[in-house]
Amino acid sequence: MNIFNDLRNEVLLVLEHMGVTEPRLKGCDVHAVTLEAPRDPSHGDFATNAALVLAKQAGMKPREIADLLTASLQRDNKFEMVEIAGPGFINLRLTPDFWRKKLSDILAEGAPYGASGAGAGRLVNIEYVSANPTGPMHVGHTRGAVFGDALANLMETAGYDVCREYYINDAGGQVDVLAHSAFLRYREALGEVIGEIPEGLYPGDYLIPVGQLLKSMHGASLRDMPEDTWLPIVRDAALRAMMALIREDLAALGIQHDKFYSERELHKSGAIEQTLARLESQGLIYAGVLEPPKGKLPEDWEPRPQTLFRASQFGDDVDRALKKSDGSWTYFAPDIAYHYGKFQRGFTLMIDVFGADHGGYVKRMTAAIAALTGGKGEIDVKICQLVRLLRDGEPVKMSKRSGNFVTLREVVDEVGSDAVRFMMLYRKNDAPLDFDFAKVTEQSKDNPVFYVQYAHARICSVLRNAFETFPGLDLAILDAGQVDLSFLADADELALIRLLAAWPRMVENAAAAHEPHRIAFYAHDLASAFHSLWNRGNEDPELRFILSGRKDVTLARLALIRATRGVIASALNILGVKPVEEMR
RNA sequence: GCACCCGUAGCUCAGCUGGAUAGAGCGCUGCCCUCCGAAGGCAGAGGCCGCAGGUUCGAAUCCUGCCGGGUGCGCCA
Repeated sequence: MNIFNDLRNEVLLVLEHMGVTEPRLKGCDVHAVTLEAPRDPSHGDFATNAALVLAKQAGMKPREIADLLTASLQRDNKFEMVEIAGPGFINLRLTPDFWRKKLSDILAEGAPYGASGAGAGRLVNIEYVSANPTGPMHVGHTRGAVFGDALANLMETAGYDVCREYYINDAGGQVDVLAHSAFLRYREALGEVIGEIPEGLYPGDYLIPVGQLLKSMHGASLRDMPEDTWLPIVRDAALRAMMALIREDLAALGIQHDKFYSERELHKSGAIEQTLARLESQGLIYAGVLEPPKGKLPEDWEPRPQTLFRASQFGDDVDRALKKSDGSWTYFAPDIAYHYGKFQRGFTLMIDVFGADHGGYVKRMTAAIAALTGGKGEIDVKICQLVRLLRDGEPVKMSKRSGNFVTLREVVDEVGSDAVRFMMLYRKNDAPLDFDFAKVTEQSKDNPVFYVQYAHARICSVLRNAFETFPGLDLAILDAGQVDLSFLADADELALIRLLAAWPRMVENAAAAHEPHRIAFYAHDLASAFHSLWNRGNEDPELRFILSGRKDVTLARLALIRATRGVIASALNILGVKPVEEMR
């Protein structure tokens, strides 16, 4: 129930009827006809550009169409006002009764209100986090993790069939480094003095338990094996331990993936060869030599023949290497196979959530998907820009050396999952973000997390108080439509209903745009509208939600704020933030 | 040198995929609690939407070219 769609359809229907008597309007393309809420409320609740858009193709003046359309719409008694404005907009205002009915519908629908079938069950694969399994997650991973998770929630709410996926990079060189690092810890566990961890290995303490585990499982037996025997054993043990660590970190943020996809398994499956054979058959693979990169030339650069993919035929800047000069795969080749595999699993829409350093990846993967699926597969790579950590306004220094980075866990433990999640989502993904430890825990309106939570808690507080004023009050009658809503007559009360009525469209649009931050801003707007209404009760006691002498009026107002609470809760749930009933 | 992202109030940022007179928070000025949570609210001041062209009924939004900032740029993932 998206009110914008509903009303737009009504306008289109009226236009169709008009076509019967006005041949010039018959068969016009109406896709550009929109129905939106004007910025200025004095222009009404909605405005349509129909007359402006159709004027040219119908060969009529906008005004002419607007007159006809207005005359027809005026016959519908749910419109309180239909008028032509500006260059040919038609402004519509619905009656207060219509809005009260809307509120009643919202309450009747309950918690699912805002959920939508717009996604039509389309299979969507959202790949996010995919941090290298070489250690605990650091703060740099946090934004992408939260973004991907909220986007998944959002798209599920909008009716998509979402798979939350994690690609485990367990086949690259870094997992061998991990294995060697763990092996060192194993020798340490056996009693050797290992001293300083050599440069190039992972120095973090988190590998110490892995060394101990290896000792308890294998005793000293690994030590005397040749490397190519112990390495797979140590590697697999370390990988399992690292993935367990990562899952714990994600759990602290309330994140759980549906599928963990192993790159190593992909290699074993033969999918890479199959996928590349497919490209080969399309004539998109050749042996060639790439131009040296412009700008800073790598020290050891020399031209070498490689197996290349004709990415430039599909919008990329240059062709991309699939094999290294030694004949092994580049990271790109298995990635292509992995994504093509997603398509074969039925995901016609694939969303990858990556960090800022993967910007160069977008074009080549888009090109590969276009080539392999003939345009049937759609990929959207969401790049999350950097997060700058601030403490008391000063940037937090992070050194890459000696594992001295801020971990995801440290941040979550300090400020809580809710604050982390909300702040990470209160910004477009493609804009850099400042994260100030002091601000996100502050209890004031400067802190949007608090502000929205506070609105929810305040409403809960009013509902609790209502029970004291009217003992035995049964809130179920609010949802059952047994309350006379005609007591809601104040302009701000009706404005709040309109904002609530916009929620389903908000969900649909944000989902279609893959932009969860819109939900965070909407929640903030809604909280603001509520706080404002609350405070009017300070100036005029007649506008308070609870009027001890007027149970009928009170019930109507409780209905309004109860619906508001429900929508705030829904928005917070999409963001993965817990709506709290009390602030302490 | 090339690609991608960003440029909107003094600061931090929204702007519903092209709509009407440009929006919020912070900061500044002045107000509102014997009263449901003032942990909040109201009002005011503050803008060539980086610059210049173009597309059209209409541009902060789309296109082109500049300027400024960020990120990345052979076989690392």
